[in-house]
Amino acid sequence: MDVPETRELAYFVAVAEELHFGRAAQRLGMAQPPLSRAIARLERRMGVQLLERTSRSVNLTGAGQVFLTESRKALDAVTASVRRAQRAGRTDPKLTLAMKPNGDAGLLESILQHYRRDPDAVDIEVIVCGIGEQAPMLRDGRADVAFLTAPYDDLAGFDTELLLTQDQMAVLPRAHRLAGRAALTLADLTGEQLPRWPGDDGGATDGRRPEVRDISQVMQLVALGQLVAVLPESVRQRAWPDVACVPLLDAPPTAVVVAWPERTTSRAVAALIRASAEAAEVAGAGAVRRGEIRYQDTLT
Amino acid sequence: MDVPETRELAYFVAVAEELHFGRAAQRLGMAQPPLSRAIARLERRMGVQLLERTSRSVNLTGAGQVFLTESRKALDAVTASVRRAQRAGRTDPKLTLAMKPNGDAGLLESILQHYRRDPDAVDIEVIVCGIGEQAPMLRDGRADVAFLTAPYDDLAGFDTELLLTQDQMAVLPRAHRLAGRAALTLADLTGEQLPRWPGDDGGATDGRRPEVRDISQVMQLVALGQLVAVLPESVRQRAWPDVACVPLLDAPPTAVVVAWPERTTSRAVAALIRASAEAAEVAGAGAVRRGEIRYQDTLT
DNA sequence: CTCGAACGATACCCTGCGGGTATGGATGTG
DNA sequence: CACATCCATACCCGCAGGGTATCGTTCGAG
Repeated sequence: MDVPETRELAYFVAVAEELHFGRAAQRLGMAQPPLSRAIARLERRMGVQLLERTSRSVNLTGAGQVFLTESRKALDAVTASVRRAQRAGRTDPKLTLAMKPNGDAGLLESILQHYRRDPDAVDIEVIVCGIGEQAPMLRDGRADVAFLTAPYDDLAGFDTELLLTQDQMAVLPRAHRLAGRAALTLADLTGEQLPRWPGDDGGATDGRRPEVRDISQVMQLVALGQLVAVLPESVRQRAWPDVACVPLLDAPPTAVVVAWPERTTSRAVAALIRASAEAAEVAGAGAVRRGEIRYQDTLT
Repeated sequence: MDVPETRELAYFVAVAEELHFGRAAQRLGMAQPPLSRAIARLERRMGVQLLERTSRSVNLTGAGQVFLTESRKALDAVTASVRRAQRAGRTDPKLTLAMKPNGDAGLLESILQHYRRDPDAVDIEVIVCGIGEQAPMLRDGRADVAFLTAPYDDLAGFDTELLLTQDQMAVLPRAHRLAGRAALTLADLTGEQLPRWPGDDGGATDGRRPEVRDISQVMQLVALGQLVAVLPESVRQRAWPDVACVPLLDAPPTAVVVAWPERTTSRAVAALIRASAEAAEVAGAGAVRRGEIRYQDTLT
């Protein structure tokens, strides 16, 4: 079939997310009837039913579900194409690097020093965004490079270079029954209240875990005894007075990686990767260790 | 800016590939003036100049070059979204597997046997395509899974599972000065005429290496003394009478991997990956060895 | 059981965008 | 210098895409 226009994809995504033609139309700034028609036409041309409609409700079919995720990917790719071209067209070439607070694990300064020595280096603009925001920024072209954290961030679609790994620890209220232990395992934490990070849908079964957006929120909630958290060792320095940090023996190590869109052929990006690897090499002799890590299992 | 429509991306790709508005318009089945206008409008909305035009020639700007590769990716993503949704909408669920001739390294039979035992298994349609065609088929959704060969195929954008690795050997005319050696290194082959495979642009400097599309073409050319090739060991069984196969000591091993679009969440695909891994495990005890391999360096 | 509200689909209209033809202007070539 | 080539501009038209009005169905309140 002839490919759908991006407008049609955006329409479908809106409807699929709202599961309501009226609200979706409102969100898109248009009236409901043309939206209904557009979706119907899209389905007819694709030859697949994407939505189950009754006059009371709208639901995604199986095909609609895959088309939703695929459409999001495609729309990201389209907006990214524009952003990256715009970036490349600028007269003052600049790299945009996305990271969350402390997302560089202290390596940024050293990386930039190495970077500036490279002949391919250009100016770097560092954007400090919210936790879990880096990957989307890289996906839709708002950033050229990002520091991501495996296994929390979704690395699909990116090439990455490992910077360092850190073991994780449990962060507990000082009064917690486990706070005095010398070490814990993940099994010890079953049944405890864990936080929900942005991008984490909360799964199906768990009854509304408290949502957190940064480390200090976690510390606050832990200090109040409402939460137990699993965090990288380096957070120990920012632990609050009334919380205890206990090593976790079997938690998978966290990795900080530098990531960039795959198949990138920019010299400026390449130079930054080199600089990152060098900086990590130097730092790697110290407390943190570098090594192999399995980032994630995509399939369910 | 508002996102470009897929039609506009397709227009740009056509012009960027032809570097000629007239021919591009012809290819698109339209007249030249509306095409010119569409591109101009696209540039104006993006706020970036993509093409350098004189009244005699058209050339890509830097931004145009990145927009070309990004647009191709985006268009692939759009068509893939449709294909995958159509696939998911079929009443008889079916997996499409793309491979080149012998691209399974003899494992397919065993993989399918393992697969059929899995409760998530569905019918599998095997498409045997040309060499280098598997990755594009996976990218634009014509296939759900593929057997790819690292480091020849571009694995960017896919998740993969290693099936097996093979050492490579040199394939020479029997009369060649090196044909009698017990072993060779890559250095011994410098200056020799090597074939150009599909997808290989031929680089910049080399003077028109002969283009080949399959193994028998290579064998023919080698037998005629016009070529020297580097191929996986398993091809030895299909060597022609007048060619010699000599082990290469320092050639990187080839890997056969099973690949699928990243972030896939289909149980049917997951089952096939499991089956592949099991089949490879069983076979791995034999002649071929499994191991670590560095697939490719993306950055230049 | 009835009535009204909610919601998607249909009918109908109109504007503007995407495409067509004709032609202009610039530039390299015999 | 005339001509061919090739992209841009001018102008026109049809229809796709969007708007308003309304219908048909379904669910829930009473």
